[in-house]
Amino acid sequence: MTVPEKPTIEGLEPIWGERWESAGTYRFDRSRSRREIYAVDTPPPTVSGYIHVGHVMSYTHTDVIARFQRMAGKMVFYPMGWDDNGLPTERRVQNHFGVRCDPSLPYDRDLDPDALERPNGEPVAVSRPNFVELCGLLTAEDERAFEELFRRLALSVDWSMTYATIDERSRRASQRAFLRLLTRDLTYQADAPTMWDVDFRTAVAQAEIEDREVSGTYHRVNFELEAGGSVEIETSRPELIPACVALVVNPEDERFRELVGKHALTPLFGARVPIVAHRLADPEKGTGIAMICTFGDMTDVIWWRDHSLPTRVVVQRDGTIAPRRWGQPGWESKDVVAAIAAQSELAGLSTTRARKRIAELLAQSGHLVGAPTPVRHAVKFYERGERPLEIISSRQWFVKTLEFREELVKRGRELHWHPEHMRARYESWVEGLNTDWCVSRQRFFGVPFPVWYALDDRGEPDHEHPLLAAEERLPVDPSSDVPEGFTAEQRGAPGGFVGDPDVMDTWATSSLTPQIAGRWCEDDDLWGRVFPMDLRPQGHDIIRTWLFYTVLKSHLEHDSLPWTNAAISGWVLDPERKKMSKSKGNVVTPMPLLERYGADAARYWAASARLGADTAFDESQIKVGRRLTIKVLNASRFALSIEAADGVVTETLDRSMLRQLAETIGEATRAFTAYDHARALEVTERFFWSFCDDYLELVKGRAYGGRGADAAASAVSALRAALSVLLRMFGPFLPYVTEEVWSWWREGSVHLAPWPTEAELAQAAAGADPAVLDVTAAVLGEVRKFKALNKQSLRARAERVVVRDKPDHLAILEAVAADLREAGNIERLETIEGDAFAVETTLASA
RNA sequence: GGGCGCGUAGCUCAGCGGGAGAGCGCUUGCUUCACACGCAAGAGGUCGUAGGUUCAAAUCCUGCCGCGCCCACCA
Repeated sequence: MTVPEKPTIEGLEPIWGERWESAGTYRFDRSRSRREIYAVDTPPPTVSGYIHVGHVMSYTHTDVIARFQRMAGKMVFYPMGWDDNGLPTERRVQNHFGVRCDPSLPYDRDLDPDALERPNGEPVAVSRPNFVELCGLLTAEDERAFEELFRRLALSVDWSMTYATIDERSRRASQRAFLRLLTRDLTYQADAPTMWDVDFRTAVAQAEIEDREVSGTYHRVNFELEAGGSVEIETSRPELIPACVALVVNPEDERFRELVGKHALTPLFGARVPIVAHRLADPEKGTGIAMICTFGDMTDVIWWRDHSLPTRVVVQRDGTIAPRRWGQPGWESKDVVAAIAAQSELAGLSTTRARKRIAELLAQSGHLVGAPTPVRHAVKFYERGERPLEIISSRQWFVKTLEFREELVKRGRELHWHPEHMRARYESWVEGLNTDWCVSRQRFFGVPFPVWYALDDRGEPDHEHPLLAAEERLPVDPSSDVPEGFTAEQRGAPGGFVGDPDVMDTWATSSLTPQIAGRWCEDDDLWGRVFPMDLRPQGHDIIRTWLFYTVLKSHLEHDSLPWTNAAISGWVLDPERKKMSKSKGNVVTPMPLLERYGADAARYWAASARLGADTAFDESQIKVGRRLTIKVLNASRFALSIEAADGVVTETLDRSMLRQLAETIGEATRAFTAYDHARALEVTERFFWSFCDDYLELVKGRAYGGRGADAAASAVSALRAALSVLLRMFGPFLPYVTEEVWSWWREGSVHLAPWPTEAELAQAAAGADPAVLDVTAAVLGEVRKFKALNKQSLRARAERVVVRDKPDHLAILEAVAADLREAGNIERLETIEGDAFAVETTLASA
């Protein structure tokens, strides 16, 4: 045993970080059976995003659970992944290298990003595979920053199993999953109205949409009826009047009943539109009669579909108003000249500018009723977008989702949620789904669809019969690879082929993290041992995306849940309880905190937060963690530095302490088993402080030999038994300091030691009374209080202490009198029977 | 509009049917031989609010107020 003179927590982290790595402490041993394995579906962090304290919290939660399971006897499968897909990376690469992606270009094997010619500073067009390579260069740096943090935090992951969502295996898994869904008709292609971001110029899915409150303007507009007379509608989007294809009223609405089936004329454009009835029309809103445009919102799409209305699109993919097409088929007007004139006024304008312009035109023509009124209303945005979403018809890939809603709700009920109430979010999301999952994106950095389309004689693609890549060829990039039976020269030529230009939604890949990490279809042996996994840890903000899509994919592909437990961490809010965000400038970065207080201290703070609970960031809690860490070090030094032979635990006080400890083990184990790590920490910590403040003080003198060798041996044995247990109980929370202390006197890693059980203390603690320690500590406390109130040192000698208490308590004091007198420096200890507990202390005169 | 969660000491949070708690902060002491990155003591709360159930309610039920979030609507 080698116990340092002045133990310190400084410098422990690099030492143990390296030893764990070289010893393979957290290596996954795949020879273990499924029942012995605990598999974690680790969240791959978005590496191009910023690192904040929230990462420390949620990843610590996962690690604490993993470490408990490992000590409890499970072989933990705990890989790390990096999510490098997505728009943020794409944007950074464009700016950093001065390039733009052109999927029609062939791959350039010799592209040197540093030697690109950029005449006039224009971005250089590169092929998709080249663009993806450049993304890889940048994300590699980001990954290093995260890995540095996670290693410092002592996440007990097996770093040899790390994956990235853009790496070859992930692309292969994504494409394989897609092809398998396609052959089972669970994914399909459709030319349909979809939510569309006009800045990113891509379709987006329902899950990526958020509402934002913005300013708008209501315009009351007059529509002339074909049969004479007119009706008024109210709209916040008058620029869509040229896209109006019908008016709609509620079938129950008496006011408009006789209008149904008649026709109206759109103002300025003179298009003849029917008045239809639909239950979704709300008599309470606006004037009770609304215009149906192609397309203003998702309700328009429903009306349009249910009434088989024509399509008249005026908003283009870049968000501007389309040029005039009046007079052409589908664009009939009572007054084509006027319609063309009006359209010319709007063509090319953004929707916001077109809105202002058409309001002027409506006012001039007398169709605007009253003045436009400003309102605040919620509008749908792409979560990363800056302008409201439009609904645009385009060809997209969809995964069937709507028809599985009930089954997916059932899956959600099979899953063990921690905390339980997070299931409600999942259910309300699933029940509110209104479209299938749009998985195609008109972007570049991502996993391409492994399909091509044959071109007919006129060079038109045949979307009905895509040419699929064979699974053995995956991953493929259809912009560079050639479908079977064709040659590279036939790309784009009539009778030849084209590749699908789109990439998949990043969630299409992320939803396969169990399959990627478990090497689905690539390593059947591993897959059989880890799937379905045991744990999905994640934040509540991505229940509707990551969690939902993973459940969906697993349900469709494997007819099972992907995991049995979901542990949902809360958010770390700023001290004002606001969400941390880069734009608010209130983001707390974790590395400086780790450097100041140590990783164990930061982990202590993180683990103190319960699952699902949002926590306001409070640096003082990390300081508490640092105190605890140092305390563990010093208390351990004390327990181990006493030169006394081990012996048998015989003393009442020692046995009482061990009995309390045994109960603490039970509580902590139950808490951990119920995924309540915060409680496990709390009970362990509570015991530990009382162990230090009361028990250590009480046995100090005896341990030093004040009452002979046997009494000392009892104390020393009890101290060491308790220390062994406490180090293991703190192990999941404070991996560095516990490992350090463990190394002073034990072989191997504390993190591979068995989780303590009540049974291992059974012999020493059998029949012991847990109350002994409390009764004794209460008396000691009273004596200390008396000294403190008299401004004396706690070591000050007490001439006489009289305890009044119930007979059973006095019997306890009798048994521990020697320890108590030593700890309190008490000359004479006397007892009197009485109902009310009281202690009378007489100090020695100075 | 529907749903979920939360409102307990100045702060961060436990407790969830029978004593109102912890840590931080504050005040006052103590150089005690593991630790001054320490130890001890003290002050501090009508447990959001109004009812109800109960012998007993911070804890269960109902209404209301406030905060946060999720979903839906958004003419």
